Amino acid sequence: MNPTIKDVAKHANVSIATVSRIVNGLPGYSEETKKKVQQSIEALGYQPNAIARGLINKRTQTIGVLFPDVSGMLSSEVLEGVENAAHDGGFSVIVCNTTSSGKRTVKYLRLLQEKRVDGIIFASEDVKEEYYKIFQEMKVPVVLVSTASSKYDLPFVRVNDFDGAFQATEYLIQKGHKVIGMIGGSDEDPIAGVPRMQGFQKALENNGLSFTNSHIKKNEGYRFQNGKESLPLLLKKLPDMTALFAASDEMAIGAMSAAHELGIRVPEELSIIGYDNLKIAEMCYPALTTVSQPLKDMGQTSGEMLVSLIIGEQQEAKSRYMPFTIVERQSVSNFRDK
Amino acid sequence: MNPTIKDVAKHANVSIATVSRIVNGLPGYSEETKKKVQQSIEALGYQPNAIARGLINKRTQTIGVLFPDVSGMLSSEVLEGVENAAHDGGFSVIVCNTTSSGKRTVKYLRLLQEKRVDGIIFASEDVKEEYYKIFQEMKVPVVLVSTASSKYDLPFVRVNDFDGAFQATEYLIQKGHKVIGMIGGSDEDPIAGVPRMQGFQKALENNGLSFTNSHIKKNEGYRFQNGKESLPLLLKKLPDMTALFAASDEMAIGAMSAAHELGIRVPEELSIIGYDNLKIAEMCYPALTTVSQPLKDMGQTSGEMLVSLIIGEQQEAKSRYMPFTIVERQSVSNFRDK
DNA sequence: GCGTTTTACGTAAACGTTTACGTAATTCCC
DNA sequence: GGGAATTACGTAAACGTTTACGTAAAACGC
Repeated sequence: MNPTIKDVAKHANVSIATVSRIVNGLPGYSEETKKKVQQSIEALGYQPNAIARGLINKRTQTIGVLFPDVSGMLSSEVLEGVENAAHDGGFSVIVCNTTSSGKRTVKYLRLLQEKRVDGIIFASEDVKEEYYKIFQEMKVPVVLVSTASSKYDLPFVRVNDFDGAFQATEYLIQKGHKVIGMIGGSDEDPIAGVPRMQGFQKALENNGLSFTNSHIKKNEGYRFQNGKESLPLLLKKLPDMTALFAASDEMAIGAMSAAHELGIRVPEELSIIGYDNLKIAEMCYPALTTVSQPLKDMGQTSGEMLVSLIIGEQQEAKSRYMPFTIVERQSVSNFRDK
Repeated sequence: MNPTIKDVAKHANVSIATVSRIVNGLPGYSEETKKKVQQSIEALGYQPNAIARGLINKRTQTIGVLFPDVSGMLSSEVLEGVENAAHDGGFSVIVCNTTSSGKRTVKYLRLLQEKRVDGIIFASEDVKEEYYKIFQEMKVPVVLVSTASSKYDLPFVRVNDFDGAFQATEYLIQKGHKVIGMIGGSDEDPIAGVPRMQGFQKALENNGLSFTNSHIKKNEGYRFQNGKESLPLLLKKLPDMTALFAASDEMAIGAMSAAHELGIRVPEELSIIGYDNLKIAEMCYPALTTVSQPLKDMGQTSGEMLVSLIIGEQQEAKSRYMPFTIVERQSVSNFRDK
């Protein structure tokens, strides 16, 4: 259907080897034949077949990216970075939406294996043994983004969640707050759950502030609804709370929404700091002060890391902790005794 | 490296043809050899090579999706739907972030052509002649989502923007509003720009309300900042405006933010209706009343349409207008004379 | 001007499948 | 029980490339 290298060769009266060499910029032909062949390519509209290339080169110039939730705002930004880096490195990216399901994840990994992708980016989830085994079978580089693995030695790109939570809490303390609550994740979540709660606790303790179980409302998810439902519950246990650290922006905004409904003014009566710095953080009112994860950058960096592992620039990738910053907007105020 | 069909054949003492038949569920072997071969497959951990398959079948089981902005909230939701449909149909999806650049778009199309994708989904942008030529060269089905083309005959999946805008405006009118402004897109945008402004105008005229150029503030983009900057300008020209239709949720929320800063209460003093029903629409405060586009559904539908075109279930796809609804939240109130 | 190196190609194998075709053995029909 | 139809395979070509190897001609060195 499409013209092949053979058609070009015939049209230009040379061998397919010569055409191949010219197409790939290898040496071994005169300037004259090069022109002739290029004209034939132009005339026939020849496009090399990446499939055939892949078969012989054992390189598909394609990577796979697995997200628990492609349409999540966190994933989308990371994806943009990954795609950008991949494209710059000459790779295409296949997206996989695992919906946090182990079965689906395995199915996708098998698919990526059959498709012979050259590498994998695994985002925002814990690496189960099952997954790791497939990684090993596949013998392609893998880099984790926005997650890490304690059990397995896989390079990651992420921010230090403990530090982020610690700093966020310190920030509230510096603003004069004494009674600070947290809307957190789950004890079962080693990525965004535990470390953020530990960072929070540590900051309180370091500053001689009280910390009890009542200071944290845990949640299974990190969504708007989780935050919205958590605020009233947290306020019940911690009525004189003046500041709140939420383990995600969505939860922070959910809490903000609940506060509005309860007639609690933000930040005058309740200061709120989030975590992530999603696009919505600057769109809500009051604009959300939050711990900024450089999501697009993280995607970009993990993408670059992966391609450099694939093309063999480096043998072992060095994991990277990305810098976070606290971006100050309007949801946190100084605490003043009334 | 990985075991091939040959290894399996040798291990099971049969020919590669037999292995192939068994793997693909074709007839032509005894129950006995089937078991034997399956054991060999298991023992060696054989995975068929999709690249080699693609070469001979001329099918890669892969589609390409082009977005102007992958990380946009609109794109992400559409992408989720597309990915879901594709996966159900046995296809993988390669994402491409065109950043609305013609050059990049062409580069991506060429890449998808070389990679021999089986079909293309083209989202949210106008189809330029250049693109259409490549579509034709590629000889693969294309479906448009969240866009359409007047010049070229390509199947699309979208909502009727004129109607959506018309209904949104009617809704405000039913609420008793007489002076209604709009924050719109650009006259150069035939997709989301012109029809939404026309729908707005038509609704006003149908109801005997005044419409002038001052009723619409046009914008190059549809982002938060566009909305935020537009509100003051619009208010200057239309000081007694009591309701506002924004051509996107982001702009609506931008306007809401500006209103907060100007001390204008929403919805008591200014009602706002958006367009899209992004996830943020229910997260802002007050929650945004908006025209809901079934984004995920649109993605899903376009994905299904594309696979059915690829596998030849249908020859010609019928374009589909998806139903929109107005989801009522808290940003619109009844107008009461003061 | 003769041997040696270099240049400019062409030939053919290889990548891992699918599948048309061939063939021997089995089953079937009467 | 003998010919026809069926079953259960195997052989080899094909898909569109890349690339190792071979070779004739040209260029070079002295």
